[in-house]
Order: sequence, then C-alpha cells, then structure tokens
Amino acid sequence: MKTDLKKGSWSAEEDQKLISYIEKYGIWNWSQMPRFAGLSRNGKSCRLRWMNYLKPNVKRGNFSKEEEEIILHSHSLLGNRWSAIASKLPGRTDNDVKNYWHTHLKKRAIKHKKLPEKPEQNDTNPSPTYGLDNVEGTQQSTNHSNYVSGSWFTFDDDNPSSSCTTTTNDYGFDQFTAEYHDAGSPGTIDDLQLFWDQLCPVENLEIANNHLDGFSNPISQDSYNDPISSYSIFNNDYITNILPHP
DNA sequence: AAATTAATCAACCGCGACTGT
DNA sequence: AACAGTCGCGGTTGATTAATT
Repeated sequence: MKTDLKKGSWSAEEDQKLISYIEKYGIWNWSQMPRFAGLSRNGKSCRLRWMNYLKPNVKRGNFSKEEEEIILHSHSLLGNRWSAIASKLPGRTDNDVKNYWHTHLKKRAIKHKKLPEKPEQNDTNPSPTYGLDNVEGTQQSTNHSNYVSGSWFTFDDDNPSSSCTTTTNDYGFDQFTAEYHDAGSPGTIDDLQLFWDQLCPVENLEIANNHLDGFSNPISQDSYNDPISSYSIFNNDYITNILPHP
C-alpha cells in the first residue's frame, strides 16, 4: 500500500509541522517520523528540508568574501566534497555551497586554471614568497636550502631525507607541501616529532584540524609507520590536507 | 510591454556506507 | 555472510525569478 506522498516545494504549514515535531520529539528516525508528524512526505524529503532550511542556525543570504575564499581554497584541495567544504563554513549547508559554487565560483576557478604559471624564481637567490618563512604563524626556519620553487629540496639539515616543495595548484593557489621521509631506516618517533615541530608548531596543527576535514595529525605512531607523512600549507593562509607522495 | 534567455536555488534521485539482525 | 533499513552525499533537475532583447 502506498499513500501518495507529496513532492515539490514545502508549504509554510508543512514546515511548521516538521519544526514542531522535531522540537518536541527530536530526530529519531527520518523514515518513520513523517507519519507521526502528520506529513505526507518521505523521510528523505523531510531530512533535506530540515537540514537545508529549517534547522536552527542555517545561514541564509549572500556569501561573504571570506566564505568565497574558503570555498575556493577548499575546493582546490578537496574537489566536490561539498559536505566537507560546508563544514568549514558555520551555518552553510552542502547544498548551499554546491549551488554557490556552480553559480558563482566555478567560472572563476576555471579561469584560474588557465592562468600562466607563476614567474620563474632564481635558484641561487630564492625569493621567500612561496617558502616556509613566509607562511603566516609558522616557525621561522633557517635550516632549509636549495630552495627551488616547484621542486623538492632538503628541508632540514638534520633530516636529510625530509623535504618540502611549493606548487601552484590547479586553481592558481600557491601551495606548500612538506614531507617527512623515513627512507627505509626507521628512526625514532622523536625524529618525526622534531621534524613536524620545526616545520609547524603544535598550535598550527590545531589550526589545520579546524580547517580541514580528514587532516590527520602527522605526529602519531600511525604516520610514523608510514614512511612518508605530509601536509600542505597555502601560502600565507591555511594548512591543508595530507597529501600522498606523488 | 511581451517574449526570450539566463541565473538561482530548493528539491529529487541514485548510490554507497554504515549498522543491526 | 547476507540481507534490510537508514542515512548522508553528490549529481542533477525543474520551477521561479531576474535580466535582456
């Protein structure tokens, strides 16, 4: 048996029924709830309406410049993981972010992709523009050498197998990536700790966790067992995802 | 002013992941 | 291990509104 379930736009009355029900009884089972709430909707429709529209603190209205930047940055790393991107924007839903991307930002990102590579840098006299020293809030380091934009170089004289690089990603953002290479000869967990401490103090790791879904703290036994652990930092901006070695 | 086109965004659909049995 | 139910995600559609001709 099937009572024909309503589809399409929600009426104010339906909204009110759903809100009242959830306020009273909470969310316990989306597929069962509509019956009890007196709604001729399937659970999926109710869930969507609640999540994207009715839930308290859902932010409506124009996206700020800052929100745009976060979406662009995040998308350049995460791709179409709208939910992960939305999680960095309090009050915004994945649907909103996705819509905004398609209607406002996609063209801009595509344009970025067509931009020429950033200017060549002089290998013998490297500019700090894309280097670690210019990453905001990151500990200054004097250890690195042979800096060449876009290619690997020795990061730490004490850890010759560690490296970092800078690239311009597909969206035109400068991206800084660091890796710890354990080159098959296991050191101690302290070596790894030291490497990441020098590269990025703990407070910045916390920033990373706040800004990126899926970030895993490199200072762990797990990543130590993995011969390479890495993450990236947008120039002057966000610490970003763990990246596999290319 | 009317017709046409473009932009916007709420909502639907299919699918995969997860959980419980 | 297999199955069913549920949930959440991402791609897509379609109705409405705004802009343009």
